[in-house]
Amino acid sequence: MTPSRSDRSATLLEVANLAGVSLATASRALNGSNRRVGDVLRERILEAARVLQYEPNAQAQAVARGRSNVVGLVVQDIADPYFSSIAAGVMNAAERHGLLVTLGSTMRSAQREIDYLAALRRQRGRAAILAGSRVVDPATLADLKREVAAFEASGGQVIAVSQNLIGVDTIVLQNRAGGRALARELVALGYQRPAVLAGPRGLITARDRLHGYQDGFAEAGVKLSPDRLFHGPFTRDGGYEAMVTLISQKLDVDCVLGVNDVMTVGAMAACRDHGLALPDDLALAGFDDIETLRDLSPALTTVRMPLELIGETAFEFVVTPNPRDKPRVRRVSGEVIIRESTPARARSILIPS
Amino acid sequence: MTPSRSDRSATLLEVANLAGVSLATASRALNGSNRRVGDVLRERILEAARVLQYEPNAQAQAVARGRSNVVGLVVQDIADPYFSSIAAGVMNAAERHGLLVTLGSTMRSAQREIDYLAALRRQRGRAAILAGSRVVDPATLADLKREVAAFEASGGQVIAVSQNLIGVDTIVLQNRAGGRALARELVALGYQRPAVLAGPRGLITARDRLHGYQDGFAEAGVKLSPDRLFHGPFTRDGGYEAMVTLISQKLDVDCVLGVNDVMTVGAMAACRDHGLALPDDLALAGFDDIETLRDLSPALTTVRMPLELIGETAFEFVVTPNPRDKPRVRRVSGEVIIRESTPARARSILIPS
DNA sequence: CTGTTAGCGCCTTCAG
DNA sequence: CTGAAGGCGCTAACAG
Repeated sequence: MTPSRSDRSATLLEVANLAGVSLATASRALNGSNRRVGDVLRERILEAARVLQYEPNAQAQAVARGRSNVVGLVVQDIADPYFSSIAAGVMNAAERHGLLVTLGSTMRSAQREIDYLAALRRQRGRAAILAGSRVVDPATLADLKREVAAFEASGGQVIAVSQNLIGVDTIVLQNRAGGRALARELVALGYQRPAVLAGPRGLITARDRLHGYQDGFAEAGVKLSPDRLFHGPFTRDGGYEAMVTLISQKLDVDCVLGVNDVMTVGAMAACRDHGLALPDDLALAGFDDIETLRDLSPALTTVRMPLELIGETAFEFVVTPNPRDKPRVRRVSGEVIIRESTPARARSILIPS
Repeated sequence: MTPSRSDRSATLLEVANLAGVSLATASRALNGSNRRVGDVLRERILEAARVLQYEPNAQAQAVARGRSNVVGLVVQDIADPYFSSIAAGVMNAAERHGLLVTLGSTMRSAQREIDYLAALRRQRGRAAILAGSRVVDPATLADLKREVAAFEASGGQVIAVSQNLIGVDTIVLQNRAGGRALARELVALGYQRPAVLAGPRGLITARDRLHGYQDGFAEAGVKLSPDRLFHGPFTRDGGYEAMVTLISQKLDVDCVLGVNDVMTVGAMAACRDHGLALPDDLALAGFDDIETLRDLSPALTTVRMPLELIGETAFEFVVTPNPRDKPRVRRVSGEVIIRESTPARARSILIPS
């Protein structure tokens, strides 16, 4: 290789000089504008750019143009398949539109979400996609709203995935409706004594799904008393621990619903470790339909959320101008998938006294 | 909220004016330099910045300073838990060092990897981490090398995860050694008639693991003939299909080794669909020890690769200057984990004829 | 310690 | 269709 001038790439001016044209002409030829350039010159310029391996400096372009081409995606934990699936959808759409995505993984810290949004504001990012559930704590919600406002004031767009709480374009996941549908299906299959691994108290997604379960069971006339709710982290280990607690209480339970698949998998492990045969001794259901978990045995009954599609849809908001000035809302609902983990039970006929 | 001047954020000059100081002083006070600013003025400046919700324009800083703070991470598929775990490690380290990470998901297209590297060069990214296996095709490898050279010439650093093929700092995964160790363990457990779900022919990671299996079995005196290798995509469905083919050939097989966990999970599903009882009828082993798959039943024997650590280590190369001018290499090895999917077998005593 | 003044690389009127 | 010139927001000598 020819020893190129170290540590810096060719500049537009160098290209222009090599091609024997002015800076402006080179700019027009290389980095589109609505102006045209004569064929002869353009060829010369393109050739010069090729020779010098010229790539426009996107940062400088952004400074001159006043806006950048980066979109930020903020998730809670990129290693969690829920978020990595959403991320995959976002990446697909971004690729199609030629935009760059910068990733933030907050590890479930609301403060980090805010910090990351500020970092994105420094980058003058054109949009930020906030995936992952809001937290109920009003103080942090207010902080978030403040940073969101600043980000928007700086010319950026904010898109939320989950709940419509901060007044921005939102993909609303119909968690409660999905939970309700699942509960009703389980009752239809003959289950009468449910318990729930309810996740963290402060997490709205978890709360909504729980409320959905409660709705569904109530409507079907099945009791789900508060002592049958087991709170804990929204993770595999959280599910394991919650299940251990549940088992230790020796409640009369015929099915356990996790508020997500990952927790439910932890619960399955706990059941096995305690000698419970699945699904004979106990039925289990999750929420999300995580792809990596579809080959579990017994296969998990769950509520399928179209995660990749959700990511793509969120991104579409970035590239679709909002005609009205009101935030847009798109609702996405889940679909109950009955699998082996919740076989039909002989229904105990309860005779009213 | 006060209606801020629409669509743009405060500028350093505005902060300086509000504080009644010069541009340079404001710059020094807000965006560290080695120079100091008097306490009185600094307080005034900080206050002005707070009032205006000032965030420095990182793009402009990058242009002025000549280098940016973004690091690119290129993976094959962010939805694949293998890559999302590596990404999690990268994100952790990046967070600690205050750098931004932009993500590229190539969907296993070598061309997209090159395109993404070019995009990163436009951003004047300080480094690019190329996770995921190289492909054996020499033409695309040459293209990649060319873009890597251009990226480095532009002042960026390239780090590869997997194989040391393009002459850059590399985290080398000891896939072959891991495969060899797994094969030997299986023989020690009594397995004598292996088959392999070998993944794509062109993928070096898959090939190395396969070679490791072959080494290990050969050393232990167990034959693994070519008709016992089943190629196909590196995915869950690829594993399923390969397993179906294997079953249809009615070979005499006592254990099947996938070249990664995800494929092996597909194989487990295929076994169940064909009425094979696991692990009694057949033993199965994978590679990677994907966290989300640790609760499968039967639990999968595999080679644990420390994926998050790998991501963090790759990132450490970004922030650790290289003293010598030779590319650095750090080897990471896997650890065989024996679980239920490969129980010890009564060893058939073969009497040499 | 503070202010003045060139740039950084590029875009975009404004003249020709 | 082409070129000259000013400006984007910020940093970094260079003077006081």
